[in-house]
Amino acid sequence: MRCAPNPNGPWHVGHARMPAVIGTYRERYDGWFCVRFDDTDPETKRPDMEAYDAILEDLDYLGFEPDEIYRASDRLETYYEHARELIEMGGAYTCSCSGEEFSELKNAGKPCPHRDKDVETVLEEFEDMIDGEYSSGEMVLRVKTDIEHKNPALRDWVAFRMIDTPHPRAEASEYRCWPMLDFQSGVDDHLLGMTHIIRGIDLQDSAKRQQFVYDYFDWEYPEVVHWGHVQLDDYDVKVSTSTISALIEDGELDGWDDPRAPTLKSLRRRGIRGEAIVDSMVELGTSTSDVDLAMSSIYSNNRDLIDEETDRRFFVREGTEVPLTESPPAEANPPLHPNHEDRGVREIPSGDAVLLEADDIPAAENRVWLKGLGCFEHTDDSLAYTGDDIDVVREGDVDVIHWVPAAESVPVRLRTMDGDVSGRAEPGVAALEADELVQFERVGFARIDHHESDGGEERTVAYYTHP
RNA sequence: GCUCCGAUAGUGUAGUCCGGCCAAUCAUAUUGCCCUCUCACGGCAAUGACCAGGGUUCGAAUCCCUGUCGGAGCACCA
Repeated sequence: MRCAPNPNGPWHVGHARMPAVIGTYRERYDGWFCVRFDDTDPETKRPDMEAYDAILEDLDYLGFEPDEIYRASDRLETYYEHARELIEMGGAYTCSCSGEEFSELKNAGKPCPHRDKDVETVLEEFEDMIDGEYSSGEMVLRVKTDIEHKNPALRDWVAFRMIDTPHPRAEASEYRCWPMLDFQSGVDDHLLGMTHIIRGIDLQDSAKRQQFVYDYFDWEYPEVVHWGHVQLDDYDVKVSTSTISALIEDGELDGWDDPRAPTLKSLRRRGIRGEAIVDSMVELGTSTSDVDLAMSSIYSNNRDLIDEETDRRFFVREGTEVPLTESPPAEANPPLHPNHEDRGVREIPSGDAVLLEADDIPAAENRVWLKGLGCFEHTDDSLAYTGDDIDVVREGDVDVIHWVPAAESVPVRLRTMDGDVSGRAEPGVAALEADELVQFERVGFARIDHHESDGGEERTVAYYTHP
């Protein structure tokens, strides 16, 4: 099987579907899969030189290593060879009709005057195409199919055309005569031994087009499955490389890993495992209709992977300072993980005042349990310690909330899909290493991205993963 | 205009080929309860779907027709 990306940018989430499915099938059926960059249009689908590696990185993030990597732009001579053979069999002809002219004839089911040229002339003109004797638009090589075929999409399609713009890869920059996807991909799929092809519904007619070439060569066409497009809920940004690219260009997004971008780099930075994405993609199946992938499905799969190993911490968003009175304990020691007491406890000093989230501040005279610290009653704009008897919580009339000390907490900027959130976290967070995952209790999971200096004070930047 | 394809709960999916075991599977979501010093994890329960109309048949989610809705191609893009 193959994954045949157009290297025009890093991958968005939808791109994960192909490697997820074929990578899973490879493991399940002891198969083989390659990545083949179908980079045969140096102009309108001009390859982005950085995208080749970016895509391979994304693939690695998902947890797959291709058995082989090809670039179509390295294989032009192979395509030329096959074109020559096809011409000799009378299966293709050079054509100098303009696009409009040919389109009219085609729609009327009429052949163009070039269709009956003799093989020698076609061969000569094709060599001239290869030698760059024509410029863009002057000459194409068409596959002779059935000019009266009831589906106009299949009639004498273009196999090679001239492109004046040099290919960005130095190795391919001298070529001017480029194959179209249906020819290139059709030939490669056979040559590289594909047994199964999965592709989008936009390529529904490809197999039918390529079948004509396969018939000329007497090849057997691989099994083919078409699937629809994937859209994601929870995102304002369309899942489209060009859309995302434009938003980055305009400064609407900070980059391919902006948490608001539906890209693999973004999910990775948020601390979502590639495996969770793969699991969700495989669950989507391969139906031909368009599907909506619920982000909650990815989140659920990710929680399965990270919950047990992720330590807990406190983080208070936009905290309100409340003084503590009546001598509460000086330090709280909640466990790093409730299901794994052996990992130890955190050391959180309480100090004279704590920060709480506005919604958590109890009404006057009401009690609240500061997790790890004890029970407090809201009196006179402060929280008065009333004891450490956990039974008040068990009885159900006191809520347990998270908190941080006003003095010894550390500033955190949490980057989320809905923008940045400022707050403060318990002291231990400053010592966490980049890339570590935490669960901010009652807030959600987050990935520590880096620590930065903000006017003399150290600040931690984290990316929100999911609830 | 021509040519393809599709339609099962909020989302995804099983079942459709070879009609009965489907008053429809599983996951996720939502809600409630239990567990819990988290609104995490875990356990239990509830909610919720065969696009519409005809036809064939003893019997249709499954076969046929029509319609509706949605998607795709008809590029010298991939």
